[in-house]
Amino acid sequence: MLSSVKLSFALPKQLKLTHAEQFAATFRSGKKYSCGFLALFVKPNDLEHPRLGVVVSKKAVRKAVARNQIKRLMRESFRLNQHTIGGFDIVAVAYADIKKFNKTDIRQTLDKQWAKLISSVKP
RNA sequence: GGAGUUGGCUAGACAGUCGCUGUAUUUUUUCAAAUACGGAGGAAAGUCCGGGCUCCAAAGGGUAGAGUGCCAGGUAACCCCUGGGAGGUGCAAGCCUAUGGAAAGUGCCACAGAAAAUAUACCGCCGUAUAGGAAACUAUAAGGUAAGGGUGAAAAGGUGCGGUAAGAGCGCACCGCGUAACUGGUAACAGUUGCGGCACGGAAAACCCCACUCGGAGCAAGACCAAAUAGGGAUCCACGUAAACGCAAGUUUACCGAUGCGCGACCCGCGCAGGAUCCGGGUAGGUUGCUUGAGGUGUACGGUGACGUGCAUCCCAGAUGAAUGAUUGUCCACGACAAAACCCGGCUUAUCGGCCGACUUCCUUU
Repeated sequence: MLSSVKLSFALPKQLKLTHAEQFAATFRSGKKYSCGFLALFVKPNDLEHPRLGVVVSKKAVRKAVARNQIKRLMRESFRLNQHTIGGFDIVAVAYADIKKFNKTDIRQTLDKQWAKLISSVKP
């Protein structure tokens, strides 16, 4: 079908959760996967692509600069792995411990999480 | 050159790849896509002041409350800035100061100390009287003192000389203080001369007095569009009756809610309150407010300066689950503090460094 089209790694708005209800729905009925400094809430959607929401609370990470940094890391990792995931709504929540890790650690952990996620939800 | 003071500027650079966001242009029925050009800070921070803007309120004045507090100027405005004064501090350049009034009134001044403001003077000092004693002196009494001691953050002007029984602004000189005149200055204030013998301790960051300023709330302000659900209003339909027209089917008009529907053959009774359209309010959501502005840059002129005026030129973030990132390579001084959320002017706080200017002082040289 679309195999001839070159895969795009863009991250348009359709691949993001943009409304409070979507977040609430994912939290309510999603499955939770925790690992160290972050938690993923995963819920199947009816679309052919995944959607991501990122939560880094002001309580967990006080400085705005650090907060933005973490969100960008998450989005970047999601962007590069979007084609392997499938139709799921995902909310990633960062904990306060995330401050103890550096950029490359976080990046590697995230990449591993996507792989784990795929293997666990696909029977 | 060393040490220091002070005012500015800057905040890794370049290239490739993959992304985000705004605007413009082109393509496309649309969704979108392509190209080009923009895309965090000096503090964007704290939210401590001042203003714009928006809505609400409002004749004016007063009270209450809050704020400011040497003088002059700057500014849209200010708890800001500039210049000046006064006090403190440093060898100096400089730096610091909630810097009006204590003679309008009320109150306060812990501890210590006799005493903290009306000096009733603790230890003392001094002569006198009486008693004792040969005397030195001792005790007592009524007095004179505030020099000395001690306490305290602070003790009722300070130092010196005279004076005295001992002392004391008691007298004198200088200093301080108060006061009057004159001079300089827009003024704060300063200086000079005369007078007063001292009368006026601190604290206004106790209340207070005086002068000046202040309406309230904020972009989650405000404006527009507006689904679903519930509810409000209007009209019509449905149901009933009457009249008119018509052979009839039916149509039109008027009236009623005492109605209609379900259970039921009907009454009573019980339960329920239909459908459509429109209107207004309004939630989720969306659009707007939203970036051309007390704007930036350059230059000329005025001003000691803050700043002002003229001319030329530029458009320089606008997101909204929230954009400026990731990665690779090269180089170096190896990169701090930290990210817009309506917009400006300040203040305060954080900050690895780098660059430039001015000044002070010490050393060396001449």
